[in-house]
Amino acid sequence: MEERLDIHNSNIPKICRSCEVRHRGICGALSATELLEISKHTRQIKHEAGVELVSDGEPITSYATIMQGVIKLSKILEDGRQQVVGLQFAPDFIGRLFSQKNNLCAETASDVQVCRVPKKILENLIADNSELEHKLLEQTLKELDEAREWMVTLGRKTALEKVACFLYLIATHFDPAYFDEEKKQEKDVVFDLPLTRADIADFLGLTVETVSRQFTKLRTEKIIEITTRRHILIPDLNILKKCCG
Amino acid sequence: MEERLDIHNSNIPKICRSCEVRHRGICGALSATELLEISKHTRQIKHEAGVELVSDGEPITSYATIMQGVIKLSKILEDGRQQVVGLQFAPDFIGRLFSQKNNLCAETASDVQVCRVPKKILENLIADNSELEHKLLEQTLKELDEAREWMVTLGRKTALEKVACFLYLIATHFDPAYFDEEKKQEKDVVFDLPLTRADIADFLGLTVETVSRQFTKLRTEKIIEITTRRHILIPDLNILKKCCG
DNA sequence: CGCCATCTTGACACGTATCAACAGGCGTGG
DNA sequence: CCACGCCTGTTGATACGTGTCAAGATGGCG
Repeated sequence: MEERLDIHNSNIPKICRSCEVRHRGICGALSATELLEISKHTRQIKHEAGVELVSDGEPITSYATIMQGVIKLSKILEDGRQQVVGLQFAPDFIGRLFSQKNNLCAETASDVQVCRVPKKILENLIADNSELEHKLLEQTLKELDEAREWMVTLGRKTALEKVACFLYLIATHFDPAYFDEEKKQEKDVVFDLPLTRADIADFLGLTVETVSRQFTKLRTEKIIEITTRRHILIPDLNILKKCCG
Repeated sequence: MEERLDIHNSNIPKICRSCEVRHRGICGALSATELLEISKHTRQIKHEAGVELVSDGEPITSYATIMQGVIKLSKILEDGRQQVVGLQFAPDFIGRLFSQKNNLCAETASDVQVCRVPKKILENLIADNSELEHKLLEQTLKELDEAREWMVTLGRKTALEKVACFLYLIATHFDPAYFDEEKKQEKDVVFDLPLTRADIADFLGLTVETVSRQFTKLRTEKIIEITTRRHILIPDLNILKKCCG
């Protein structure tokens, strides 16, 4: 693989230069030339919370990278029961590769900014660039790990443990500070929940009422503080972690 | 990609010629030359049911392809709660790619035959052969789809629906006849369960007692017949499917 | 034949779902 | 500016499904 040429910023397309996740997402596998080529076809789009980006069963026309925000992936049974099967954060890749149609539904959970690329364009690029395919394999493996980890939570944990797991998940994924340094100690963790209670319930395989009760229980036990409904403060992440079972 | 040369069987390593899953598994991406090279390092091994092939937390030294049988992937919490997070059939690939250690436990559910290859050997081959990496990406995507499908079952289905889903899964994966033709009609489906009731319970996030009760319920409703404990007959797969929720 | 693991069945307990009422926040419109 | 309705979230009473504990039944195997 040749030199990435990132030092010469002039070689990087203007639209990509302002992208904060360019190196961490799949575009990190692209050379300046490839970036230039692909950037002719990409569109950066902002969506507000609650927008359905892809629908279950619909044909796939494009893929995307999350630049900012949280996207929830869910499946719905005919009778209306819903299960959230994944949460994706920047700089995750969105879309079922190499498939004609979606087998799940993707909805913005918060305000979101994505960078869309047409299906064929990306697939052609993958065929030519094995580093890109490798990066996509790595992300897919990571998602599989996460899905299996969550299966344990869904199948074997109590309602309280599920809610604690969820808060722990959000706390460690949402605050950028907790990515780099493993020293996630000392100071309070504060964040806004990107999901409604209903979404959380669908993620945990519970009802809203049960989720609400577990929030209350965690609050009365001083493990979390709830300022407004969505705003959460966690005094000690390790104590919360112990609740995860 | 050059001609595969499969017509000249003499070019295929002896050990691979008798392998029934060679074309369907990852080896289908290998040329005769590559097969010859890799076959110097592979070992075909038979294991009986109940053997732990890889342990959670242990270093990975090799990958494998399932030639025959069923392998269950599971995770265990400190307090002993267990969740089966996947079932793998021939010709699935076994092992967490590109990771130093396992994050789950793999155990033979039935008698199993696998073809092992040292970690480094396969990883070098992947680096040189993008078709191989593509095939592994496809399998990983398939596993991710299955994991997410199962999350719906774990999170949102009743005990009866879970057991019906499980039986449907086994029925459609175990009988080779139901792979090729989508016309899975007319005749009875018969098979031996590759898992104990305890394994099934761990797969479904239930207890053995509940699993047993749902089996009884399905039997009294004539949806399944249980000859011996493990031997199952399904008169009409579509009726069973309707029980899956 | 008898032991042992596996599976089934029953009685009861407990956790979560369900149904219902209510509180708080927020935008709309008078 | 306040009244109103709506949406989200909380809390309570009760119902129901699944877990737990215990006892038996079944089948494999020495």
